[in-house]
Amino acid sequence: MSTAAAQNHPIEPIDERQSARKRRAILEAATTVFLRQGYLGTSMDEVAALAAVSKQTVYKHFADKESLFTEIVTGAVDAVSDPHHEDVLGLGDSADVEADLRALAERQLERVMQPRLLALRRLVIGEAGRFPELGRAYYERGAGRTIEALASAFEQLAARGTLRVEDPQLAAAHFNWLVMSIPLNAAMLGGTDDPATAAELDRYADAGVRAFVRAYGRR
Amino acid sequence: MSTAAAQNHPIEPIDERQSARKRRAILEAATTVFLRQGYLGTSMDEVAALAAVSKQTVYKHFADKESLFTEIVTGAVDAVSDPHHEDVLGLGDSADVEADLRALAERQLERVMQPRLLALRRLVIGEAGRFPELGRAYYERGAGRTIEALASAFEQLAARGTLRVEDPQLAAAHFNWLVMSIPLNAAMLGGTDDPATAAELDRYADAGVRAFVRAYGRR
Amino acid sequence: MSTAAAQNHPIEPIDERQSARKRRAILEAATTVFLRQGYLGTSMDEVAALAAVSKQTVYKHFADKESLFTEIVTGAVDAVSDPHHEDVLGLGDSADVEADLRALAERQLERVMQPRLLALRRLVIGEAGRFPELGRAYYERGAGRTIEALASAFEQLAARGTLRVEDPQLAAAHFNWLVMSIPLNAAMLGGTDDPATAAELDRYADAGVRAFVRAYGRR
Amino acid sequence: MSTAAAQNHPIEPIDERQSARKRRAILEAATTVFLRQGYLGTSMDEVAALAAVSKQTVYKHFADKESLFTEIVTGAVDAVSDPHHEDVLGLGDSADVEADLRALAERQLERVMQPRLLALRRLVIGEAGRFPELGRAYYERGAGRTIEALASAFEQLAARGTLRVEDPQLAAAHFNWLVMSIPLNAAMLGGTDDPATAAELDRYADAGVRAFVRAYGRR
DNA sequence: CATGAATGAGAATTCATTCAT
DNA sequence: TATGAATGAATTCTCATTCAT
Repeated sequence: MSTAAAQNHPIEPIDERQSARKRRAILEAATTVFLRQGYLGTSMDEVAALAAVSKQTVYKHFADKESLFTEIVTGAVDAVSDPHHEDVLGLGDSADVEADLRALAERQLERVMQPRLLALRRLVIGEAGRFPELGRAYYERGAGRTIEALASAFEQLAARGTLRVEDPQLAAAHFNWLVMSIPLNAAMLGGTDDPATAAELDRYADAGVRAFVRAYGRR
Repeated sequence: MSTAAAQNHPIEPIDERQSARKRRAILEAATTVFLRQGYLGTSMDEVAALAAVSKQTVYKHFADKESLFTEIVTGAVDAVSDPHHEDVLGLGDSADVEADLRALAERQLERVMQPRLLALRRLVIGEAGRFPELGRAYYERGAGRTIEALASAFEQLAARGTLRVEDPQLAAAHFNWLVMSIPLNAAMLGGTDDPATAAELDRYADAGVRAFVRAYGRR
Repeated sequence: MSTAAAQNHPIEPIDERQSARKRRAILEAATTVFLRQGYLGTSMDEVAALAAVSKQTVYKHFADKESLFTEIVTGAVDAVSDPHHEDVLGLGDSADVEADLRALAERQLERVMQPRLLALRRLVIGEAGRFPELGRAYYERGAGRTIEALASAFEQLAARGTLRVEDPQLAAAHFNWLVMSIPLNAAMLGGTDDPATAAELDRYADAGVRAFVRAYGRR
Repeated sequence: MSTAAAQNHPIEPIDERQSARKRRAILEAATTVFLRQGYLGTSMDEVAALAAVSKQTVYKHFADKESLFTEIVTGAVDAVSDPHHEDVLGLGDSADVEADLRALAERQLERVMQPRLLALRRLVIGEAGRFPELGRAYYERGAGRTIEALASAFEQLAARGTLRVEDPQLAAAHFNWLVMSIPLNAAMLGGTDDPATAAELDRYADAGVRAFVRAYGRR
């Protein structure tokens, strides 16, 4: 377990590597436990045990349970939000807008419907009363940012006449939820079992895009 | 055990009324506390205190915390689900379908966005890991049943040429979420404060209906 | 349940019969529960429920749990002890002493090894710390009295030259335990399962008597 | 988890000694309390207090009350059973068998009649319903093993003509209980007070041996 | 007189956090 | 710096006994 420490790199400060490693182990363990059992259902003992670290070490790295929790959750939110945001920004202006939207929607659903991310969403929703800022952060960095980016993309497409959009924010939100609502809401309430298959997700994405294009496409 | 008492007073045993009153008080108190603090965050002591009842009495009426919780939640789900289902079934065949849908959507949003119901939804989502059946029940009696009813209404409207619908289930789901997703998802993650105003809700309803009609209306 | 009360015998005081019936029901229920679960493991609620009587009624008849317990146990001890004592006293002076002793031993074992009596013995032993008088009473009315009676019988047999006994008390005790010890001690420690069969018990009785006769018989 | 600590101090980690000390203190305290008050009558608070240890520490060492109890009891059984078993095995073949048996019986009674062991026996009997395996273990490692060993000794003595034994198991059991039954059964039921004196015990042992020799000796 | 409720305490077990080593 | 122990309170649930209806 600590044999690496015995390798004695003469220059590198070993303890910092050690410490960082432990920190990562704690974060990973805590994520697992929090996602599975919720905030109150998680004990610091469990986290320490799963991280193979003493409880004191946990407290050395994180002031208290609350700090650990918020750090975990905000970190997870960012890790998930950023790549998707990239995708949305990449919404280019190819000839076939519907195909682009379809590709975007499929990637989005695939990402959002990962079990771990679903669990995170459930966690944040469940703790919205205790940690309101977390919920807001989740919304803003997730759906909020996505819709923002979509809106500006749609605005340009409207300017070029490719879409017929009066209120780009609204259109973007409609797009977002036409694509995601069906499987996402089912997953929120459906326990952990029988997640939707990739094929099903693609069908939801395509159907959402088709409806969006009928509603907001030219003519 | 209490039959002897009933034989003496053939009319009505007083204690049963008392008992029923206490039971209701417990349920009400428990609902309040569970919705505010979640399952683990709620203590039976708190429930008993708020119900102005001894802990023993709580345990006489409900075997344990879990039973109390599930009874609370399923009861609340039903109380909320039924009236809305009535509304959907009343989707008549007036001349102006869009106006009908708009009225339905407005009523639906108004109902679904009640703070207490939002809290219930957050609670059920948050405890979906611990109580998967509750999540399923919530979905089936809520969105599931609504969409089902909408689908059969849309099917008839399509047959009459009022709507252009290939897959009624899908169209129903799209309608449902076009109307509800924006405020509902914001509320799920947004903490308890600044609920949407009635006017905002109407606007979301109307906008959702408009988009739906553009996507699924004739021509 | 209380239909008997409605029969209205004009003379008899109905309530006394009722009351006595309930008292018996309580005693019976309490016996069952105490034997199965021990003193601390028994709750007055359970007793009342099994007796189909309210808890208040239990307390009307028995001052407290302790009184109920001691009454139960001393009653059970007596119920069991008396008939056996009769048997021992009946130890006549037939020609074949060994046959008489064998018959006595078989009857004794059969009686003592009843599951309910074994449970009582375990109960009394287990609670000997909490209720020392119960243990003493059990011993005196059980083994003590039996040995006493046997001793005086043996004394007479010795006087007549049928047995060779210096210390009748000691011989009586040896007889008693030669017959009972093997199955009784096994039963005390052996849980509730696989009680000895009647045939096995007879064999133990006979073997005990044979050894006794070899040790204390003439010559 | 504590391997890292062990790498620093190659000799001996101090905490393990500490931990072992505390563990022993807990076991000792628990033994005392369990023997005095029984399983249900013992509270973990009491155990922790008597061990001068926090409740947490008790629970770190023993998963729950049941584990602690069974560990206590099986440990005590073994501690007591083993030395006596040695004695029985040492039953040599000196010239004077009766003297050997007498010595054995005296030692056996002295051991078995220790107050602490009597309390243990009462405890195990009283909890035979709740912990049947404990009762079985007690019997097998105690009387069962003793009788087994005696039987094989008696078999050899019979082969040499020193004893007249048809069924060695039976003879061994008769020996065992002729020696022990009188004081042991009295002690089981007699509360904790007035234990038999050493002299009395010797008399019971001698008398039992004498009866046994008359019953099973040559001629 | 009997039923349901209340009382008030105590059980086992767990937890977040802090000392001491 | 990191480990085991301690702390001190909280949680669920149960109990013997007593009121109030």
